[in-house]
Amino acid sequence: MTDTGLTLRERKKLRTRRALVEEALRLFTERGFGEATLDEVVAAVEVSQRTFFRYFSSKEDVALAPEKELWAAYVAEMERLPPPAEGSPWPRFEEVLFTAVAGMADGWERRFLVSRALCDRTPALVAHSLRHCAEVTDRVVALAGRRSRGDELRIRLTLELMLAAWRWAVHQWSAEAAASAAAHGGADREALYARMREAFAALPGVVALVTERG
Amino acid sequence: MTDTGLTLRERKKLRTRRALVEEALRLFTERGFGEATLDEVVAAVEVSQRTFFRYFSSKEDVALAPEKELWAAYVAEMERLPPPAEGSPWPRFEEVLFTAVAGMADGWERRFLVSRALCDRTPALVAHSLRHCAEVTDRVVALAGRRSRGDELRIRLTLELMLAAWRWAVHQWSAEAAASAAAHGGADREALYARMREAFAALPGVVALVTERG
DNA sequence: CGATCATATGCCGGTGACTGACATTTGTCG
DNA sequence: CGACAAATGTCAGTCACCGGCATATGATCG
Repeated sequence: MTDTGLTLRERKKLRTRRALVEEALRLFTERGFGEATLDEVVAAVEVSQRTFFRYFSSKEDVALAPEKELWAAYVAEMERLPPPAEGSPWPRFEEVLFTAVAGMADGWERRFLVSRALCDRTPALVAHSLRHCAEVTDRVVALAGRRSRGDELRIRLTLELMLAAWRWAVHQWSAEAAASAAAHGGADREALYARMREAFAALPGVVALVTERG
Repeated sequence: MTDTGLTLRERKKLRTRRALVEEALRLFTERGFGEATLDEVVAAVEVSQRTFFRYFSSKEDVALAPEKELWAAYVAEMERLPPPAEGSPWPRFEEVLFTAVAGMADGWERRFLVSRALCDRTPALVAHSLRHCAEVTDRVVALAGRRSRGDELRIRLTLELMLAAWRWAVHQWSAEAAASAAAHGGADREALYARMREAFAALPGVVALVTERG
């Protein structure tokens, strides 16, 4: 699981990148995203500002690193998915999401949770988070549309519906973790799964509200 | 329809605000959102930068003014909606959106279209647009949740589904307008309605993809 | 009509995110 | 070890944005 088979250079880069994320999350959480300055972050990691911007495209970018990691895994999973049987409904977006979460490295849930907490009190982060999610959506729709031609709209709507459920699940999970933070560590991947199942279970119920039109 | 009944001060303020939006949209479109500078905008309107920031909270804010206008109308419409009959499904989010669009001032569709075109080639604007949409979602869910207690998740999912359809409709409309821009003016509210109907008609079809689970 | 007051605006200086150009260090590999 | 490439640092500059304070300009009332 560790960085075996990597050249020294690559190991160093990985270390720097991780240190930047770690320190950024710590400082942003301690002093607030808007208050903490980038200079403080790079000073803590002993790296120049210029270097920071070679790793991350913006201050927001580093704060959302855990989230981007997840979506990268999600898209990767999507891309190497075998074509589904003809006529069967297109990929279960939700299942792929479970897979992606399950595949994340150890300790990811902690960083992700911190990032989410930050997001909840920082409008600028919400904006960037949603945009990235939208970009992922576009890519996945393009992928899916390649198979089921002419169905892009339905596919997009289905995916966005699932993503809305995902966001709700994460939000609940985050709130729950914050509440029980005093008790134990708080970040629990199983708890996230539970929330996801709960949210996805509500999807068919949406049908009722959509179709019941008097 | 004009600004009758307004004090001179208020009329002046309205003029300045409109001029700022108009000039901003023009300059951003001409030279690009990232390239055009705020100084150019305020110079064109002959206003100080400080004044600009008393009207708009950011560079992005002014570029998305038409969209914010619409969502403000949407929320306002929602707030003064009579409580629906007991047991009936909660508000038709889509119908309220039609109403809101219909209620916009003359020439709004032109500004909105320009703003959308800008959005399509400016990631920073996408981010802000999505965030604002999310904030509106939160407010509406809070409103709706007040009546149908315990159903917040289903309401939220339904609303977000509708919003996804709305975004698709707008995107199609924008593309269509861009294509036919050479021919005539391009901005046509009826065409937008058509796209909205088309998108909303696809909503029940999403059900199929969600419930068909093998 | 003019005095007075509230509000809108302008000016100034500062901060902090981000960038391009160029010099310097540091792994890599023959 | 020596040459090459990749990573990092330095520096100066741009631009969005904000607080504080002075100024101007409608509103209001005697």
